[in-house]
Amino acid sequence: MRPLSTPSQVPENGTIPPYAAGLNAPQKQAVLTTEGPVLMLAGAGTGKTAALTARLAHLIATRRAWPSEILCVTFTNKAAREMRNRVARHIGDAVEGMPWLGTFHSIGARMLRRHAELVGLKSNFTIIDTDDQLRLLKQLIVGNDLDEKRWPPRQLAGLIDRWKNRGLNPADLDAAENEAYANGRGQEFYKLYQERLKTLNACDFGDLLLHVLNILRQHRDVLAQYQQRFKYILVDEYQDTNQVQYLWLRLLAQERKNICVVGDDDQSIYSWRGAEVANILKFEKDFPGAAVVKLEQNYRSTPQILAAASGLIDANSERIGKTLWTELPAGDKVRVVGVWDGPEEARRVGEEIERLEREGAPLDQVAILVRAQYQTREFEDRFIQIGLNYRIVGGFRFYERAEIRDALAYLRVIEQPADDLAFERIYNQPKRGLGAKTLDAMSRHARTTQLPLAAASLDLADSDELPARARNTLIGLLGLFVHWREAAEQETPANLMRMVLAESGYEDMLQKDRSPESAGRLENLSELARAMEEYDTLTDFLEHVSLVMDNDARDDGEKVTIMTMHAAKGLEFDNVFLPGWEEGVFPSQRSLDEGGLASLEEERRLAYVAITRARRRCTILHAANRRIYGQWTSSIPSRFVEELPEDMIARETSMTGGASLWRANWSEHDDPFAHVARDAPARTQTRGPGWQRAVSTGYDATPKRLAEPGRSAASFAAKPRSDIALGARVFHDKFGYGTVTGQEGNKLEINFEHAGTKRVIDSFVKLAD
DNA sequence: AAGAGAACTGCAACG
DNA sequence: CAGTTCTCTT
Repeated sequence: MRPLSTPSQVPENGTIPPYAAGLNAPQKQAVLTTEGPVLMLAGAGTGKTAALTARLAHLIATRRAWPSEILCVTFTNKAAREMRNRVARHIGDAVEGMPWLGTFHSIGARMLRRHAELVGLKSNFTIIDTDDQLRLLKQLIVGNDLDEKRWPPRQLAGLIDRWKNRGLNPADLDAAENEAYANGRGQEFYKLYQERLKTLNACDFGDLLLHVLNILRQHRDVLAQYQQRFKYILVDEYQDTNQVQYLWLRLLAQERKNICVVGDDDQSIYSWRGAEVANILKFEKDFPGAAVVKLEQNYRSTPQILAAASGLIDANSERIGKTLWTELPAGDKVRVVGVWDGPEEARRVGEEIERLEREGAPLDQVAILVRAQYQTREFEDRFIQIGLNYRIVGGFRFYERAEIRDALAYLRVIEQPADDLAFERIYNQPKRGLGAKTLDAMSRHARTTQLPLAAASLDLADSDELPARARNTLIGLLGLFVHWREAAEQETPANLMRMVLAESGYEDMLQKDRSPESAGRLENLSELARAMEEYDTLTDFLEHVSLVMDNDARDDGEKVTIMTMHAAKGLEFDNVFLPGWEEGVFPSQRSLDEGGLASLEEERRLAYVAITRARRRCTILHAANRRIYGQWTSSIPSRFVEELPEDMIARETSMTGGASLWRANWSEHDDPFAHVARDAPARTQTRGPGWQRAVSTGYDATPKRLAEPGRSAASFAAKPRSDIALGARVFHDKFGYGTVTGQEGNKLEINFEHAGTKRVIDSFVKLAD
């Protein structure tokens, strides 16, 4: 590891450019070492964003590169947004010219739109989300006679995700990978999925990176073009990069080697998402001669908080090793509070927050960071009771709400009639009386004609194959789409959206719905329309929504923040509460059961991240009893509590707090042990996922599908339709025997013996002889 | 086709 | 416990 600088790179004269003012020595180093690879190890709260943005400003201000010649990647939109704002503060509007500052995915999408045809897509491809992905996989699984119980779509989605994260295409899978799904059909299904996406002119999030990697690998000219363009590359949170991102960056940086990565191995908490700490650990091998800058001065937390966090992370073995220090004055010790049970924990935190409030602490400087989403519940209940303003971050993102996704599906179909997934989502939403049967007929016809679902439906509705009611409904719906598509030419996207919501009956449906959520849904939809005002074209908006739109906007007043530790990374608060530090909760049971030391160490890094969010005060809590998934469990304090340096913490417990506490418990809640006694025996008998799964797969082995009467339309389609001429006698499954009296494209007019004259689709009949 | 009740199943979450 | 999916019914 080459320590720091070559002297020539430090400014010779005394003039300090404004963007470098206030930076410490290592930060300046990170800013001024522009040429060659740079590894910036930035501990929590050490001002890495300041250094990064100053570096960007420096590159631009000194004319080393135009804004458009710098590639700057982050993981989240939030980080990208912040970076953009802060660079703008340094260099003003020039930042507008930074098209390549963004998340891995948005930059991937940008590149892919330019070169889509190289991977068999059109540049207006759709980006599907997890929901669509699962539905698509389910179709493939069911359509290929696999039991979706035994081989859940989720599992396949997980595998495909992991493969893509590792840069593996279907052809790259080895036997073991292939074996991982449906007894050696992993590769087959991965391939089917990719083919299906291609015909839908769509890709998933993983493809945004994998496709681009494939393009860079296979087309030297394209690679060269980007290597040429990107004079400097900056990567934030490098410890979170996965294999694809790593390979992608390595290719792009190969030529000029002006790559600066920033990260902290101690804050690597996303290995389950495919992130590889190894990437940051091996940076110096990948880029020999890399300058290594360590940012170790912390500007955020008190010495006590810092020491507690450092002491804890010391227990980890695989570290590069940094020693954080601070010049901030001493503060309170980290408090560790033991309580009786979950409700008391929430009560305790609530009281503490009310006290802070009385002392004048702003509520938006208070956060409760939990290990898992389910823990938020207890606090929510309590805070509602005592009337404390709170907000829960995470969980559902705005565009993941059903009503938003429905609305977007309408727009997607308008924008791209071939978007089958979108059409399938809304053809009967609001309820129009089109059900599984109609869908079945539509998709069969789509398959035989190779048409998109919506087009096939139109074709189908032009015949008598469907019952009159379904047929008319379908014609009406498709007519609406034609009308909207015309309207889209003139109307703004926002107006179009309002039009669609009104005319589709979607709004009516919600207005008639008397359930408590429906008002909120309508609210969300008008919010959506409002958000669309900023966009000139539907295309722009849809891209934005799938890649950029996130939740964390709304700053409506002072509120306590409740969120997961993962979501808190990169944030800071004066007062932080960390509840649930018990074995099995944190570290989580799963990390203890599987994953061994590596996953325990990741939990410890998470603890480190959590503690270092606190600026002034940090309170850790653990309860002796907790209800998890409706079951009371007694628990022991987390091992992480024991690992905190004793002289940095102050312990409190309410457990021996005398009769008053017990009374409080009894008066407000049932005896927790009563549940244990009541629940335990029943559970041990009924529960047993493994056993149940074994049973269910046992008798499901005989597929019901084979017994189904109707043969698939595909078997008819194989026959050439040139065999049918006027006067031919044919048989139709529904209408029986008849004589062909007219032919127009794939439609036949047939005079049936019992059903009269009907228009039917030729693939639905066979010749009678 | 749609609504009601039964059965199942849970980590974290970026885009 | 709770949210979701599945199955059964009308």
